[in-house]
Amino acid sequence: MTETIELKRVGDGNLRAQVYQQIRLTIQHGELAPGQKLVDVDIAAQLGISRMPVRDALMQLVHEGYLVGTTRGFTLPTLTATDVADIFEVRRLLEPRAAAHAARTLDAAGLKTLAAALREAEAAAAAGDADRFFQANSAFRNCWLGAVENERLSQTIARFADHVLVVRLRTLSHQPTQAVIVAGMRAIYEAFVKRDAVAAYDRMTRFIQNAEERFMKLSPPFQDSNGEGEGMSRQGKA
Amino acid sequence: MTETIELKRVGDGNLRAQVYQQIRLTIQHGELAPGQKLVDVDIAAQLGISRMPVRDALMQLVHEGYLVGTTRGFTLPTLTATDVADIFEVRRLLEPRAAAHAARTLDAAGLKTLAAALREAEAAAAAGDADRFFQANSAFRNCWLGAVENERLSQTIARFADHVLVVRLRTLSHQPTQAVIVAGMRAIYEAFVKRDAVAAYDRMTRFIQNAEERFMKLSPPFQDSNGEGEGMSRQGKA
DNA sequence: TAAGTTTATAATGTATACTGTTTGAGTTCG
DNA sequence: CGAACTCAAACAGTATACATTATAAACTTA
Repeated sequence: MTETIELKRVGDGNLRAQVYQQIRLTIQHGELAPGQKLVDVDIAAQLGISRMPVRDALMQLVHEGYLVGTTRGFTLPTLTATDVADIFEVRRLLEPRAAAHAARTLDAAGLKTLAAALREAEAAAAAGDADRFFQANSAFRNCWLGAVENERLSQTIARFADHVLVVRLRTLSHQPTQAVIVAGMRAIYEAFVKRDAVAAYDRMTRFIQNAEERFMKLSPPFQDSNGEGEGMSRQGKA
Repeated sequence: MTETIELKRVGDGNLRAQVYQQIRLTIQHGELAPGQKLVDVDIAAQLGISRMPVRDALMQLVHEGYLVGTTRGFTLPTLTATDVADIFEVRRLLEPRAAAHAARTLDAAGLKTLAAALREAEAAAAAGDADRFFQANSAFRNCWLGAVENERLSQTIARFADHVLVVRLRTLSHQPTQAVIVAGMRAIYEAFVKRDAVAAYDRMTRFIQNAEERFMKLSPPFQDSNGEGEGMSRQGKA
């Protein structure tokens, strides 16, 4: 058991930051089984370092909502329908405004990156490649979010988006949903190209609404046909 | 030399949580000099525990934006004008909606608490007691925020509000500002009493705008690039 | 005297060891 | 056959010791 997730140190600064980055990327890429537990001593042994930096990184991820810390190892949170609704409410409040910012501040290079991500998403949707679609989606979002000059705004958005992203990989394999999302991305992209902040605001609003609607309709944990018997355990909040 | 801040352990759970709570309260109460540095080993010695729980608490506070961690001790962040503007932008997006929520969900006990905090704020303003005014303000905010059923929303708001609160103690000694704030609190309170979500939304919007305006106008460190230069700042009273 | 360089120190970063608590399996008793 | 108790393993919490690094002070030199 315990197929150890592959982790390698990325050259940034101190060990804690490296480990944090690695684990977060692992989570964002969906390379972590829902019930899998992350144990500091195991990860430390795999990386050839001590427990402490790993423990620090795990606790930071807990504070940011990426993980939950139980008495028996760290693991992914299982979001309830209420959790997802709460997250989407915050996103609805923040992302349209941020998109309006990006419409003003995106430069040519950013627009080019967005165009590439959009094409990639379309190609992935056409090919039915959910994982590739997922990646293109993240690239698109990270790009325009990076152009937002209010760092606290963009970081808050990124965090909340990541939280639902954890569970989202499964819903993104639904092809009609992919079509809806691609259409929304294109609409937003065109608003960016025109530097139309109002259009960006409105289209992002619609985009989030659509995303939430699709999400709630398709998410397996909430109307589960899969006999995993997971239940709706409310885990650590705070 | 550096007068050590008084810290005592509060009986919650593990040591890290206790220390975290204590330091956060110390920050929120403004009992921390702007340049004062928090050193884990000192606090640990004062509490009679080891470095690690203190270090964990300090790092958590850094992750949440309450502190900044340098290589030479943890200290309060010095917010630039841009920082403050960014924080207020996020608050403008979140708090009106949260107030609308609270207008629906506040119960009689909550309204009573709000009324008491409001009276306290008025009394403090009349007496010119900035510290008491500050406390009443926090009590008011914590009360209605506690009624918001979206935990992530309320926690995000609380965090960002705390960030500017750190610097705000100075501006709150300005009596005309106190009058403006009290008027805003009363307007919001009345919307809560009437359970009028729309009015709560609108009045909270105005309240935040006023708060930001006053904040930027009065804060000494920020008079850099933004040449305001209008004659409405009645600074002569005090 | 002022600027640049060195050194000392104070603080965090990291490692290892120990403790306490929870969990789950195995066993015994009803 | 099932429920409760015991015990051992596993993992987070805490403590102490060592390493590293950046800052500030001291010192040298032009």
